[in-house]
Amino acid sequence: MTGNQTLLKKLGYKITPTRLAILNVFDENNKPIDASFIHNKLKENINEATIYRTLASFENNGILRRIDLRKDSVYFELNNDHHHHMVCLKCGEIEDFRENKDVEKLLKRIVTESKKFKSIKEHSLELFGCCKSCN
Amino acid sequence: MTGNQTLLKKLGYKITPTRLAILNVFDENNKPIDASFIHNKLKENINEATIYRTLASFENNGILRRIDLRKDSVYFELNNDHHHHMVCLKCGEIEDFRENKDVEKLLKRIVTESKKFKSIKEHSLELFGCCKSCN
DNA sequence: TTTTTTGCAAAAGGTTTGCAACACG
DNA sequence: CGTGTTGCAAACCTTTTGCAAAAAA
Repeated sequence: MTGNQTLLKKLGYKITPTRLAILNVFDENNKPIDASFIHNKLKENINEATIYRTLASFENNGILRRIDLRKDSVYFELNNDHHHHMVCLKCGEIEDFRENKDVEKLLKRIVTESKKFKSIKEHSLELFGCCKSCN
Repeated sequence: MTGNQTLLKKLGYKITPTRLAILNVFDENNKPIDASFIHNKLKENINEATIYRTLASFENNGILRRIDLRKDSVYFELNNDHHHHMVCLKCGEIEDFRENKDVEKLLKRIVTESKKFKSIKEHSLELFGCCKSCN
């Protein structure tokens, strides 16, 4: 039983070729991925509606995390290595970075001091700018 | 000449009722706003295509900043008071917060240490969680 | 008068949904 | 075999675009 099969089983999913194929796309491409990227990789085999349904479900179960890249479609990454992204507004180049403890502390303090909120489940932190190859 | 008129003129815009009306919606509603919100407020008077065109243009000129709230439409706020948001994943409640100097420092360091990027123009930092009114 | 700006209508693009057929366990 | 999953096709919704009419400077 592969890691992904175990993962699916643990979460109560039935193990299907479709789900394994989608997880494979994430395993093999270490970057934010949207539905059409997956569809291109798996073309004849998987229906787009199924991809959208699977992505939404995986997000709800914490397998995937949503990444806001200010593009027209929604991107996801595996949720097993917490990091964020710099995005070039001109060419779309992406570089990962990890936040430090100061940010963690800030987030905790924000919740503690908040009048309206009691808990934070996740957060976005993406930087938009210009890469060294663009002007 | 009102403040918004001065603002438009300074940026080379022609001063039109449409643009002033849209800026007014932002002035009068201190929160992230999307195209349909503006359309509802100004219904008979302004065409939706014009709203989208105006929002995009104002974003490019730095009048508005884009806010990623993980909803189906794009939200904007006036770009004159830098802050971020907590969003309740259940009811959509929003609370503002301001980041501290540690975050600023982190962002500067990220760019300095980056192999691929030379500058950052803006960033997202939104927290998603649960407000005190929801379970 | 010249150049923007706007409205209209149509199209595009991403995403969702209902339903019937299928397949995992 | 029963329930969860998938494919298909259509619908939905937000956003974009081309073009002609209107308006700002």
